[in-house]
Amino acid sequence: MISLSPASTIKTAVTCANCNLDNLCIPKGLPRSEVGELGLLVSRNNMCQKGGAIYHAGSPFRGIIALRSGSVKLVSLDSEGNELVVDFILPGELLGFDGLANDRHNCTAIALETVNYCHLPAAKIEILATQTPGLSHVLLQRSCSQFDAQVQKMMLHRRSADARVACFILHISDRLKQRGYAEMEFRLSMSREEIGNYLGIAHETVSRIIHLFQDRDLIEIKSKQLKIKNKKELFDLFATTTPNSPSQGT
Amino acid sequence: MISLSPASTIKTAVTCANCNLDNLCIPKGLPRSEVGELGLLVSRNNMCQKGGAIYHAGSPFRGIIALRSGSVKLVSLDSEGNELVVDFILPGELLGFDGLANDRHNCTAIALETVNYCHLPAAKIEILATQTPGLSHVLLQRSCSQFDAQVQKMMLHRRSADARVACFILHISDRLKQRGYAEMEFRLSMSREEIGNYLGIAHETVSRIIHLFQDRDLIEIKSKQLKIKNKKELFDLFATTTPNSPSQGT
DNA sequence: AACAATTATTGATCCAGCTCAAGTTTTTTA
DNA sequence: TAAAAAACTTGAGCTGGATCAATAATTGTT
Repeated sequence: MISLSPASTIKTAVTCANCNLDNLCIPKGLPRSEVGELGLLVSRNNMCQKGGAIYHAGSPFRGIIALRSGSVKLVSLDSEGNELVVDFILPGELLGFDGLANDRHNCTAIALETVNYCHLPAAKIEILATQTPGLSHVLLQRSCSQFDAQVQKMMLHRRSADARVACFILHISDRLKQRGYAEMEFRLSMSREEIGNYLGIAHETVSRIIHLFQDRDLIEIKSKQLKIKNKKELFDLFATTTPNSPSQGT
Repeated sequence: MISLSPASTIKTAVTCANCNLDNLCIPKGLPRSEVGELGLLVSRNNMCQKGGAIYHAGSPFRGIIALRSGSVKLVSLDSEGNELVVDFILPGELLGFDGLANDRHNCTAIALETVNYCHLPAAKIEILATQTPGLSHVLLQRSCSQFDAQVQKMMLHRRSADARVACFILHISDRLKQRGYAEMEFRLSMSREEIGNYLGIAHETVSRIIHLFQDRDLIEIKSKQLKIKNKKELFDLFATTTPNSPSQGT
């Protein structure tokens, strides 16, 4: 528990308007004028320990979450209690949309390491929508982006295990880059098991492929620390036509 | 081309307020008072022939579509031009959300038979959102439902081919029922190829499983005409624990 | 620092479903 | 209504990746 620096009493407290994630988080695409208003309603500096849940599947929708630091896995449970890793959320990204459809979460959000997050309460969203019409649109866009991401994931499921792992590495790299982190060297905060679950392959296969990539000098892996050594070839591998014959449709 | 009954000149023209799909389409969950307003902005009675595209991937987002009759497949194309069937849309359901994230469609919507649809123009959505705050929320809910549906689809990808086909049949049945159609006997408007593509299995496998189900007296199939004879057993098949060992997580 | 628990690696075997192939039926077009 | 095209069925063999198994490396705990 961090009990230092009570942000609320400091004059230059972080708000949406001056947050370093302001053009990635909710405000991205939101008119400057509306960011201030948003800032007043967001609850900041919430914490969750590694392994803890930010929200549980089945619990009522409490609002949209913006990750400030740390990463999260979004999991769904089937009838037998098997976990499906739906997505990984990185700092600066939003989560919670799985609760909007029927005011109850379909997924559980679990911290992969200690996370710090902001929280836009559900009750305020609709109220806010009237005053700041841009917000509705931004939220709608974000929620649709989630859909798009899932479509991309489906596309990936037609490719070989190699291609999936290559794509996964490149995708994480890309997202980190966008958020100002190193794109060629980073820590995978999720386990092989979680990666495999997410990609739809066995964790043994993930391990094998990661080491195959290392043998081919495409990456360097030491436990969870990853270094990309040949981005182009990784990309080629991902783009290579491994699946069934290319059927040209009209 | 149907040139009879110019609806606009008939006094009792169909609007959202008196449409027979009113509690399935956009108005579902929308306050009665706002339905009237919506009705004024929707373009009705648009047609698209079998095989035609309602919109193309890459084209600018023009609005949300509500299917009145006929069904549609939503496809995405990978870099090599291979088709991925993302979803099937049935009468009374909405489509177009794949265009909201960045004002350009990510998917192509193709009519599986002649379709009739309503169209809520993009330009009007944001304007309308200010006047009828409920609309934003409804749209947000719908778009998130799409996300949920994709998560369900991902779950399905961990199951055996049999379970996927069983689930597919039950899912279509359920959606048709909700819309007032017969739930135990209906026409599959999509080809085996499209079903297989959607489910991530070869079309030969779809065919084999459908006939296996018929041999077991679970269904009766004649070309595209399907009759469910044993819903319970189909459901059990879908719910049966085929995948990897049940790991109980904390 | 030593122990325990979790997570990762690596090998060997096996099978669900893919691919290829060759008819058959249904649908479309002329 | 017949011919052509498209969609569907059914068989046979092959393989990518799952599963099982046994060790090794991390990570967390006392």
